[in-house]
Amino acid sequence: MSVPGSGGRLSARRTAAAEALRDHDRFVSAQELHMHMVGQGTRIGLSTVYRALRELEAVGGVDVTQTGAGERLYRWRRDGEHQHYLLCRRCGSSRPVESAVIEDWTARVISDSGFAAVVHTVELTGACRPCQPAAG
Amino acid sequence: MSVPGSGGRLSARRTAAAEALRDHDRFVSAQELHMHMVGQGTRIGLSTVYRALRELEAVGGVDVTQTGAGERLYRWRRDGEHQHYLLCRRCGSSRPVESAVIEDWTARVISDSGFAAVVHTVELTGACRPCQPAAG
DNA sequence: CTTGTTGCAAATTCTTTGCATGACA
DNA sequence: TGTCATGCAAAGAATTTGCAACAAG
Repeated sequence: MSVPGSGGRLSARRTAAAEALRDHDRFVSAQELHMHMVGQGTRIGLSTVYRALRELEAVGGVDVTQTGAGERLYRWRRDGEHQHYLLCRRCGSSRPVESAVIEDWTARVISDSGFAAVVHTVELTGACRPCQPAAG
Repeated sequence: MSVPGSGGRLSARRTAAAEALRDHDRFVSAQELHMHMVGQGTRIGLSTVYRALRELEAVGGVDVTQTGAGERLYRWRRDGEHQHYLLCRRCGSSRPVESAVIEDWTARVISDSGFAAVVHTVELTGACRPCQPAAG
C-alpha cells in the first residue's frame, strides 16, 4: 500500500516534499531535497523524503533520471505528459526538449520489433551556455 | 592512469574480461560477468572485472546501461559506432535499433539549445516476443 | 630494480526496512 | 481506540579503494 486509497490525499509531509520539489526547476536527488527542506526549517526525515519521492514516482508526478553513480534524480513534472530533458552536468539546470520525434521514433521501433510494454528513457546531458566557458 | 599509455595493450586479465563480455550477446552486470568467468575456470577477481569494464567504458568499447536499481550493465560494442538497444526486461536479450533518427534529433536539439558537449542516453526496455505471454 | 596489474577485504554511498512513537478520525 | 505516517538507526547492495604480492622489462 504505497499509495493511499481512493479518498487518501497526500499526507502533510508528502505534500511538503512535493512542494519542495516543485520549487526546483531542475533534477534534484532525494538527499539534496531533504537537505533543502531541513535547511528551510521543515522538520522531515530522509526516509520520508525517499518514501514521498517513490510514491510520486509511482503516481507519475515526477520525472526520474539516474546519475552515472546510480543516484536517482527527480524533477517535478509540470504538465501531465511524458517529458524529456536536456540537463547541464555542471550547474544541474534542465530544460524540457521537444520530444515528439522521439515518441514517434520509439513507436516505430516498437512496432518493428514486436516488443510489448516498451518503456523508453532518453537522457541528454551537456554544458549549458553559461557553463560552457567553465566546463572542462 | 586508468588507461595504459600509448604502447600499453590490454593486460591478460583485461583481455579475458573483454572476451568474456564479447561472448554475451546481451547486457551483463560486472558481477554476472565475473561469475561467468570464474565458472569457466578463469581465475580473476571481481575488482579486476570492475576495473576492466571501467576502462573498456572509458575507451568506448562497450555500451552501458543502468538497471533501475543502479546496477550497471555492459554490452560489447560490435562496430565502433554509438549504438542504442531495445532490451527485454524479462530475459535480458537485447537487439540494436536503428538510431539515425535519434542522432539526428539530438543534433537538432543540441544546436537549438546552445548546449555543448552533449551526451545522450536512450534506453528502450520491454517484453520481447517470446516473453510476451509470460510478461505481466 | 622499477613499474604496473591483481586480488582480497574494508570502506563508501545511496536507498530501503524494522520498529516504536505520535497524530488524526 | 485504531490506523497510518514518521524518524532514527540498522541493513542491503553495488562499486571503489588500500595494500601487499607478483610478473615483466
